[in-house]
Amino acid sequence: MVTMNDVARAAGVSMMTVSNVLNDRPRVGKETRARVLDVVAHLGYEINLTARHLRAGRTDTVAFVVPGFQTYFDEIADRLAAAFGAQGRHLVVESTGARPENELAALSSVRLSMYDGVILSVAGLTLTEIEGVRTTAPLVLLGEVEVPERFDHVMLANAEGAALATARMLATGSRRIAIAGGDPGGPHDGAGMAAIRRAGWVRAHEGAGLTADPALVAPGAGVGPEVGREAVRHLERSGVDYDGVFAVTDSTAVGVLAGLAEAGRRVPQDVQVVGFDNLDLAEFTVPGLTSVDPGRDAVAHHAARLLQRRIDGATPEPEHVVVPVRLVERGTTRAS
Amino acid sequence: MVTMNDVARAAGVSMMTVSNVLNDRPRVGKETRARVLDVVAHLGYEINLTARHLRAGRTDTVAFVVPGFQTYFDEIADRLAAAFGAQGRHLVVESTGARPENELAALSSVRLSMYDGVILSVAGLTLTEIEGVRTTAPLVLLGEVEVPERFDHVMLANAEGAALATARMLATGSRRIAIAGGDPGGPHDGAGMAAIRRAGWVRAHEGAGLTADPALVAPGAGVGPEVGREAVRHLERSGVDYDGVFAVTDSTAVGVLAGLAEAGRRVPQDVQVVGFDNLDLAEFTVPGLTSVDPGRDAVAHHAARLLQRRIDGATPEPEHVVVPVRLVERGTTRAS
DNA sequence: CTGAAAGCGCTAACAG
DNA sequence: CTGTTAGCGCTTTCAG
Repeated sequence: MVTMNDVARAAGVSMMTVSNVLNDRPRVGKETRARVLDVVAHLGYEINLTARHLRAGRTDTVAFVVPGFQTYFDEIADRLAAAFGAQGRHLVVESTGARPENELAALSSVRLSMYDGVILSVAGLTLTEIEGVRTTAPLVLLGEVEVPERFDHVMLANAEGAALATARMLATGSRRIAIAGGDPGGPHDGAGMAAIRRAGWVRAHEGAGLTADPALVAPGAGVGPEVGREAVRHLERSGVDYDGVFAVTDSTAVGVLAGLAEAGRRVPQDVQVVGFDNLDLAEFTVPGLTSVDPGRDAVAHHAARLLQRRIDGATPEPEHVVVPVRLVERGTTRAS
Repeated sequence: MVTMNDVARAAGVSMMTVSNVLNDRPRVGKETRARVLDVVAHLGYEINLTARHLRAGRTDTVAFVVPGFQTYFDEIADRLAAAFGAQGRHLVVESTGARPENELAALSSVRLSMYDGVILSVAGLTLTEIEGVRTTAPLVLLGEVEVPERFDHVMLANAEGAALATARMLATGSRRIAIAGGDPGGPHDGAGMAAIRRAGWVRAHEGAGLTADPALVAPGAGVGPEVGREAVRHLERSGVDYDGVFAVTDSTAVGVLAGLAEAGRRVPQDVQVVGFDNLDLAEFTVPGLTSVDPGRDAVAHHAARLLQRRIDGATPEPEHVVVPVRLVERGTTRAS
């Protein structure tokens, strides 16, 4: 490995001069600079970032830790990358594989010191587990679960969104609205998030003077398409009457649509469907998926802003941002 | 910030002992160990990875650099994370935003020194641009473009897959098979990959004694769903006759299905459709998407293996792996 | 079983 | 405009 020292020696200058050249600092003579660059190219020198990081005390890199690399997070990640890129910082994405122990590891430990800051998307941790975390590193939590007061936190208006979705279907004639995805079968399969969204589903019924029927909560842990399809299959098998489905995520909704097609139910004539996330994909399902838009731009914006102020060294009051949602209407709901 | 020195002082031992305790090295007394751990907990000490990295000369972290965080790459990333995790290494994912200059930056420069190795998914770079790269860091290239001999490279059997897809539709009666996605309108929008797949489309026609009609190459750069939908809209507007569509990626295919629904074409009765990638999503479109499966497990396996041997310090002959593909038949093609 | 010294590669601060 | 000094926080020698 060729070091800065090697370059300095070969160019007949001091290391400092090499450093100054490489960092585009002004006070270096033209010829010296040229000679140094020449030697750099010749020797194939590449700066050792690790050393620079140690010296500088920062890495100019922030991490976005997600439960998995799948959809929804990718659309947040792109926005975060843009936000941090604009500040001259790099974004890296790490996955916990949805394993709570990895989420904890991302929090409590060591790896924080590799980054100037971390945005952790909490999926599997409980409040108590997070309580135990003692870290002073810049950290912002993302996600639809309760977190301790002392952390910065960005979450969605989950219950409101779910209520919005449900109310929309009630308004256009559905009376038996099932809910698919995130059943608390497994502890870390979006169960926390789904519970809040289920509360919104209940609330919307109440708001309309109706009662949500527990028989319409389809079983199945997780929030992927397979859960949505299984939910519909379950409804069909059980013979229960239903004329609407609220899917706790768009990903689930895609499976719901597949299941309904399989069962020969027409959407939206026989069954209306609403998802949550408004993924790019929602525009391309057949029919287009009506979905709750979580304001990803706002989520990314707030996460980046909150992390930034911690990195800047401030120790402000923790902020808990709830990003408002809105309903985007497409073809899986009937005209109102 | 509390350092190892602080811990040592507070525990009345040397730094070395603290280090030994923290690294679970054997030759430390039971009581000493307990005392040290106690102080560590008390002071909230966390090891500084940057310093360890500098000292150790490695970071136990590898990077997967992708054009964007979207689908397909996420499904590779999950597999890579598993493969490297099993070796006690971390995987981080970085996005270039599909900008060639960022791909180059990922290659040539600095950032390589942050990682023990890099897997770069090449999307926008030309052969000449890659030729210019001089790096000795462990590096594996992924992607459907030509790369210099001297790099390890994993790619798919693109032309074969495209031919397979096309031949399948020809075998079940399609005679006018359009191709959607990756038109060389923009230089860095999957154009290289699409060109190879288009060659497979041509070859399949020849194999059947037919000629691919250039009028059936739908315009539109990129490989996302919007391109697929626009492709169908273009075909419809142009009034050209078609009874099959090969979409260069599944993502494109999703848009094609949306476009066909919009145009009132029945799939697969009026128009057959085949995609490429066999995304998890392919099972959940309506109807289910017939798709070329690129053997993602194999891709991830080879990429990890090739990188591993470079990290291990070997300088073996560069390997160029072509991963075989197979066709997964679902509802967008007719029974054969 | 524990400690002291040396240095990984770089840069901030200060001289010259 | 260029060089010297010192040290970021840790771990690998090698002594005790």
